[in-house]
Amino acid sequence: MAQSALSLEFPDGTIREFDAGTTGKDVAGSISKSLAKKSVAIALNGELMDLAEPIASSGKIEIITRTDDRAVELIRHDCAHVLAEAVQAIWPDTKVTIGPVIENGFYYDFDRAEPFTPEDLETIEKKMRQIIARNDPFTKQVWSRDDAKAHFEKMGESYKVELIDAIDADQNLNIYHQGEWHDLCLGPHGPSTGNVGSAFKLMSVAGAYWRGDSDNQMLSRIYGTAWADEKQLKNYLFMLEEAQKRDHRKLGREMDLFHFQEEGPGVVFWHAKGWKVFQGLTNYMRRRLDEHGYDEVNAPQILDKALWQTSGHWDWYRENMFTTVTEDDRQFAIKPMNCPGHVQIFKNGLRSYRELPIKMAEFGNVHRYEPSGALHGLMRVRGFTQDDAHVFCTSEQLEAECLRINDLILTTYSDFGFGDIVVKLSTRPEKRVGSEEGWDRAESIMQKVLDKIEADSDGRIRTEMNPGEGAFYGPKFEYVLRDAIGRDWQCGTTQVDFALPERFGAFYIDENSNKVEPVMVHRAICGSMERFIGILIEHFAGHFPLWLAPVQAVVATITTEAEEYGQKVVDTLKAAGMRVESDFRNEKINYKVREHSLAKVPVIIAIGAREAEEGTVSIRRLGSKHQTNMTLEEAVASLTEEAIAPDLKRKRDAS
RNA sequence: GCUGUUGUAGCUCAGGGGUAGAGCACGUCAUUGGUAAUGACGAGGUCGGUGGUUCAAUUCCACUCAACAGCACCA
Repeated sequence: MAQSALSLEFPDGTIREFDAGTTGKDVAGSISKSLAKKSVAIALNGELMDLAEPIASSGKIEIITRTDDRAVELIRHDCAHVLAEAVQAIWPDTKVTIGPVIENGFYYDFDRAEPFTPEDLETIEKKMRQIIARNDPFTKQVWSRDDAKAHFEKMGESYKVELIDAIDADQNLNIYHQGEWHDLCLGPHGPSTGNVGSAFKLMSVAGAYWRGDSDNQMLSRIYGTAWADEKQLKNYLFMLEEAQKRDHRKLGREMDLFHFQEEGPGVVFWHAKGWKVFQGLTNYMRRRLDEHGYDEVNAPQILDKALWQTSGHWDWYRENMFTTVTEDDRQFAIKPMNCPGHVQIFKNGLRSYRELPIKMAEFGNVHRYEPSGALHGLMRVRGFTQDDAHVFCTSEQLEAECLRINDLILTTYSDFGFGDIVVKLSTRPEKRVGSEEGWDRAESIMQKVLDKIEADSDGRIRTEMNPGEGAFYGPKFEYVLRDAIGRDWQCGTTQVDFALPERFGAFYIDENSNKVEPVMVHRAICGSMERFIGILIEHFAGHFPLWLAPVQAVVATITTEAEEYGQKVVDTLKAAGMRVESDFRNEKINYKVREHSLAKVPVIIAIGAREAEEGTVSIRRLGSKHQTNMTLEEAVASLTEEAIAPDLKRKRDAS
């Protein structure tokens, strides 16, 4: 151990010397008494450390107070320990496992014969508040691995023993104490249980597998949220309420877009209005595909088992496939993916290198037998439509094609108002087909493309690696977008496939008359049209932009006298290409406005005697309490302009 | 698939061993009313499904299906 003095650099640039063995608390105290009181931890070279820990090396130091963004991590971690103590105080035979910090809070997994009930949460919270009020300091002891193991064995904490077993033999372990209670823990922690404060709440109980493995025992997990102050907690709870309000399943019902029912778990009944949105989205995508040189095809839903054996799906994906046996004992599978079908189209006839790249697109209706617990509204279904395409190209063309696809994906997302994108590269999984050389080649090209995507984005696109998460036939890019309330959704994907063309014996004739295997790139932009619409519903909270809205305007009469003119308004708007409905019912205008506002119709056009006489319309926009009056001609002009899809607008403005 | 919870009218929900109730929505009539609910009357379910216990079950029990939350899986 170095006995020399510590040299610590403060955020303002000043450097000061301290004796060896100085703790964070000492450093804070050397600045001011009040800082020593307010501090909860320090960060040494950016890494959080306990206040009471002797500072081991020189470096950049920051004193972390409760208001620091990083302090909330400690609060959550402290809170998880307080939760664990509370649970063991109430139910002493409960075993503890782990309790990490997560986004917005923390959880702790327990092994207990009886599951926790929502009422239990209240009891636990009460106990937690007592522990916090006790304000015991968190003190760290370093134990040898053997001592720790023996200790937890004696206590019967078998999960802790298992955790210790997984730690390197020569490593010492931290034991954090709070009063009588203690836990094996990496740390760091705040100064005392009082540091948790009062801005926390236990949220829910759920089952979770020990160590995240479905072969392991199911534990009882308690989720909690914790914040630096009450205001932050309140904001967070408010956000959750907001998210609930825009739940696409709720809006789908209220807006009459789609429904599900018991007989069809995971398959969508699209209602007329929902289908309009679906078609609006499909039409948009068709135009974009056309722009980018794709040809749309359509391959069969049901194909012989033999084909799926060749593709490898029968071996790797069978548990997810719907299969059927006919009277004559032939076994078929409903397609879970479109690629084998597209390879058949590629193979039909002899292909020349002159034709490449061939870009084959399909709005492919696929079915996958997803685990029942995975189903979630439109976000996870068993029958869905992929905006799928396969690019058959030479390996020389691969990089350029990936970049071209990237361009199409990013412009599509921005047309829907998604700007915050992460591109992840997933590499070879354990369960895979194809040679190691093939994987090496594919991954190195993908890595190069990924770097280029990031470099060309002016820092707008973030990139990440996802080791072992690739498809069984090749590495892939995953495009993750962030919606209006900050949730992430994986939508687009670009997957390089060196395996499938080989399996099906697909080839083209190169310039030397040789047979050459093409590279196949699978790609999707929306991923699933169903899911993408679900995301759009939540992103827009049901307030679709005019070009996507299933009903763009409702013409509502105030009195029956205005009906004739109202019909003229409807006809005029329809003739101009608008999706308009009329509401000439014998109801008050207030009633009509309320009803169509709840149905999230973007434009309500009220027609009374005055408008009929003047040839005007009174327009009320969704979300606004005001009306604007204008002539019918003006209304048609401004609404049709607004209703132009972004890609068409772009094309028009470019010419 | 796993753990837990739920399943009563189109929707939101109350009730409870002796064959069900509210509000909204729906229908009829009256009302012609300027921007988020006009009034009156009426119709509507057999309490997710199957089996069991019981004189009797929608209510208790078992199984099953579906949904919800989380986990695992994933577009």
